[in-house]
Amino acid sequence: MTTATTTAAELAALLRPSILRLTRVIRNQRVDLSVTLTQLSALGTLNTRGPMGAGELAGHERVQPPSMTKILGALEEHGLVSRVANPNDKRQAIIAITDDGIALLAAERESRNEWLSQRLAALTPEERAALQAIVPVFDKLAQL
Amino acid sequence: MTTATTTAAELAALLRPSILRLTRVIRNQRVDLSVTLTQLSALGTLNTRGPMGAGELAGHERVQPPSMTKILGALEEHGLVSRVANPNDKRQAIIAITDDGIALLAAERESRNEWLSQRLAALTPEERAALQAIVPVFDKLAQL
DNA sequence: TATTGTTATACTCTATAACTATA
DNA sequence: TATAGTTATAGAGTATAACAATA
Repeated sequence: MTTATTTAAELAALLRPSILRLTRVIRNQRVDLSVTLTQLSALGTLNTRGPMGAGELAGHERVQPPSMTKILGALEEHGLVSRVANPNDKRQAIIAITDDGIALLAAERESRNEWLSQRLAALTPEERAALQAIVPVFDKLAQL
Repeated sequence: MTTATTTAAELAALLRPSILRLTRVIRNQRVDLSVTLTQLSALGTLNTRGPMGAGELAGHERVQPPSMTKILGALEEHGLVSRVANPNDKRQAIIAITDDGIALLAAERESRNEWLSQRLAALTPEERAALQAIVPVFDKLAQL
């Protein structure tokens, strides 16, 4: 048991580089070059949480609104999302994933996730369980 | 127990956006604007693993050699690392952390990690234990 | 006036390709 | 020729500041 001896500061110092390096490796696994990891993440959120405004989506993805403008522009260009004018508020358009977007997400699970899935499959059941358990903790940490 | 029902592909699809969002949040917590998160990570590796060549450090950090050139240029400019010519191989310089670099890392643990440390301190002991357990799993995953 | 989103701009991060110097 | 590293270039990722349109 080394748990008790690790302070929050020490854990932070360990965790940050570790996450940084893994993110680099994941980002480089680009099978389909048409959609970037950042765009894919936003698309996935639209799929999971349903249609919403650009600002709300930016909040979920933890990016600033101008960044989301750029992400959505790329997704719309590829026909993966559509904007429907909100009749109640003309400033806002409601953004929804399209059928093509849904199809792309499904294809991603088979092709683009392949690398990570293979790595995950090579882990022990305990390690996979640890990864699964970490997702809600990360989401809690990312809550500003 | 939902562990058994989650496939590797589903776990991958959950994990990637989660890591991505947390990285965004961490990256934005820049108290000391002189050194970036990327540079700090490389500096920490030099501190932990000792002096080494640029290529080897790039391998540890999972970046390509040209990226490391840039990172090291910034660190050297701030006097945080020094290069000593390798007498056995004039192509290579051995890079080591300086006293200033060590001091900066120490200061970081108190100031720049503060945000993350506070978040970590707000977690339950179980959640912190989960984070600590995840570091080696991430490192294993990042092994190409 | 406050809010939603965009445009303009700039900096960080990172890669690939081409190159230099040494082995 | 092979290796270690750098330079040149470019694209992805993201932010802040300023703006436009609407509420």
